[in-house]
Amino acid sequence: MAATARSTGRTASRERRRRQLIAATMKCIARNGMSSTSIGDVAKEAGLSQGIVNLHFESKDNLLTETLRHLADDYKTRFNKALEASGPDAAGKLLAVMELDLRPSVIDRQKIAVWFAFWGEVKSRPTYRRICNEQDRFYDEVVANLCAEIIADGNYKDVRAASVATALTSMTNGMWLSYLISPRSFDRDQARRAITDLLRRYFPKHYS
Amino acid sequence: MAATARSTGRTASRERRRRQLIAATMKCIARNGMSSTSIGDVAKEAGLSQGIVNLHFESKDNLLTETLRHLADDYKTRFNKALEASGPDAAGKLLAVMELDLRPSVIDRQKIAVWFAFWGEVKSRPTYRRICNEQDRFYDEVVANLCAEIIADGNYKDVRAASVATALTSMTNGMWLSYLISPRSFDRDQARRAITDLLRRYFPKHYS
Amino acid sequence: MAATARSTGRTASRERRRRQLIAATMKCIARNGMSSTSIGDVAKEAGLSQGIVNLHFESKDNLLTETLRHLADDYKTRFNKALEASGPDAAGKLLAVMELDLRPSVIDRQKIAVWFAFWGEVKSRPTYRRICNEQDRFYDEVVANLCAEIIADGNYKDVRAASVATALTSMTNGMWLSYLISPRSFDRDQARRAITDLLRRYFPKHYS
Amino acid sequence: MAATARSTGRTASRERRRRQLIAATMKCIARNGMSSTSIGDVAKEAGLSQGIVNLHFESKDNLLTETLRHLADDYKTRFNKALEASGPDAAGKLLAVMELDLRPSVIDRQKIAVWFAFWGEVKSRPTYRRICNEQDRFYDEVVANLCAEIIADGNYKDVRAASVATALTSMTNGMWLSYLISPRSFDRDQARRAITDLLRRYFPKHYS
DNA sequence: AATGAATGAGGGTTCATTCAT
DNA sequence: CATGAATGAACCCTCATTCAT
Repeated sequence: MAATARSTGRTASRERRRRQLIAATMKCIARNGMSSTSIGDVAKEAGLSQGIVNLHFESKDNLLTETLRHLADDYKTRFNKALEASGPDAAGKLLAVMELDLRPSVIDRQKIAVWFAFWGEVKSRPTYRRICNEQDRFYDEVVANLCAEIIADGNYKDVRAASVATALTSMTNGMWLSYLISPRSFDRDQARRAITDLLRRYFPKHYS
Repeated sequence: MAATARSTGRTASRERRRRQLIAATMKCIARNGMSSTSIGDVAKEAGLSQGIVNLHFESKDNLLTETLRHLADDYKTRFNKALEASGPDAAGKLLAVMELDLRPSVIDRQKIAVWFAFWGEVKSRPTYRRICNEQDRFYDEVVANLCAEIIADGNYKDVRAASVATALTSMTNGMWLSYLISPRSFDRDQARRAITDLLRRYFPKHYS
Repeated sequence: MAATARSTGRTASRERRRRQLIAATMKCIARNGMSSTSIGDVAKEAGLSQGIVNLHFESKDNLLTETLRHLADDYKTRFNKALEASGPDAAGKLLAVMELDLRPSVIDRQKIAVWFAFWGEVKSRPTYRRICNEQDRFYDEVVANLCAEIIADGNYKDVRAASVATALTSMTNGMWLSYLISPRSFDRDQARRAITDLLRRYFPKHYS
Repeated sequence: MAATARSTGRTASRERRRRQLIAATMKCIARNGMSSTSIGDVAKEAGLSQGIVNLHFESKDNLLTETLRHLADDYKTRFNKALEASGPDAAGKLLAVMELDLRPSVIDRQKIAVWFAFWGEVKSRPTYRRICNEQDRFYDEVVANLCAEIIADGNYKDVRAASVATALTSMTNGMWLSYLISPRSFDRDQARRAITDLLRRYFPKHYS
């Protein structure tokens, strides 16, 4: 049994530890906030010893950066999966992408808190900004392209792709903030309706 | 007059120092991030001595809370002014309110950074959450009421007030994030167009 | 009225303030302990402003030294009064002196606490030591002389004056400690009996 | 042997460090007084770094409490040893116990200073009071019981156990104060004589 | 790979002292 | 004489990092 657990060898073990520590980091940030999260807390949360973080990440800075990267990668993975899972038509894809941001696995109290914790430091941390930027650009581009495609397909002459795309991409982030600030009164269904209503209004032929 | 303005009268002086320290706090948070902002930095930024913050705010916690409150009050003041300045009709008011969030004095790099810095701690700080919550509720309600009024006035039978309001209030926060993450590529005009396009689409009779 | 209050003029006023501050100091030390007594506390206790102590005593050190001196003077005054009030015979004087240390005005919770607070610093503060020393010497000498006188008077051949005097002077300080540590269970009558029993045993002819 | 003594075994090491720090604390308190003893001083005295105290005691308060407890335990240990080492008869035991308080290892300049330093804070620190109280109660009870036993054994009809016990227990503390205040002029032999004279006077059959 | 004792810099806070009013 | 805002050193404590085991 022990042999099986370890069978993946050194490298895998290392990677597993890193993931474990990143998970602990997210828990701590969500629970105590970024400025109250110490390396010691993270280690305790992971059930390991003081020195472990520096052993695996060399520095706290590094751990945080890797945590953000993990968060972004995780999102991107789900994003691509949602795209693939939704058939070939642009309208379906766009809806899938928008709904992703309201899925419980994404608009999860802990994850949202961590996102905002990092955004809170973006201005003073170029590294964080770069990571966030990259993700945003990708996200915006996909949405803008899908909108353009739908417009072309539906021949919506009076719809500006940029406007719809901006509205859509902005909205979900704003919804995350609502959820962060008042999780009780946040209404996921109304949020979904706001999105679909908007899509219907701009692209009536595609979203009956 | 000048004498009055400069008057070092006891109470006036106190309030002025507090404001001065809050301004310094915002600068520091915007420049270095919340978790790297020390009381010493704030004092230095204000050109005063170490002990000054505890003298006027009793604790760092207090200073931060007051800073957030100041930020919220400042916003609310501008908000009310925008409402008053925009004539009696709901359509004009709604537009004014939406455009407020894109005015340079509001979507200012420093202020936005500070907003996000506080939002980053909202999950773990009930006091912050309460302040943000209060402001959000007020904002949402005003927008929702204006939408309802416009709908009634224009007899827009197929428009759900809640959906438009949600879309509008969410959008601006999302735009702030875009601006925070990539201030260079943020396009204020496009943002404004996204908003007006949306208003036009939902309420064509009111926004020609 | 105000004129009357001030009628004693500058010097008297100054002395009154000093006494007021010393009284406040004793209260603070008794309540919070020497190491938690700040100049600010003292000023607040006296209902005056921050700077007042340095104005009247120049430094905290000075205030404390003066407080100790006041305590010692106060004791010495009572001591001399007790001596004078008790008739001409040595036996009466000795009893009076011993009973003084158990009088409520002397073995008072606050005063005792302050005595011990200063004794706690005696080792590291030569000034305090000198003041305490002086008082002790005086006290010991008077008691020793009275004992010698009684011995001569009663022709107690087998009583060493030094031994009785040492026993007597040591006892009362020890009793103060008992009182300090467990004021509830301290029994003033038993303490008095211990003293009178001892006097009777050494000097049976004088203390029937 | 040497290896065992030096053994850096985890748990042993921890206890040793604590003892080392407590010893340093006593030195500092004796040298500089309680109110001038900082955590930094203690660490320096121990030849270790700033953070060491909080690492091993969590807080300064804790360190001080543990120091007092150590002092009390140390005394109690010597007390019990003195009792055991002095044969079965009450008279011998009582003498042993009284003389303990004058032994150089007990009436040591440093220890006495530390005792008084803590007594100086007793009024404002319930925890200190409890520890001192406990020790005092134990001490008083033992002395009172021994006196009662001797009285019964010697049939001393006119001796009140409570009076002798009170006199004896009070005396030694008062002697400690004399020693603290004027170590030069303190005469250990005279102190011993005062005690034995008193014992002889009350219990002539037992202390020839 | 993992531990946890130890370090020492830096944090928030307290406070004796100064000084303009 | 009296105030109280302001200072800045020193305090206790936290924590990222190092390192012997």
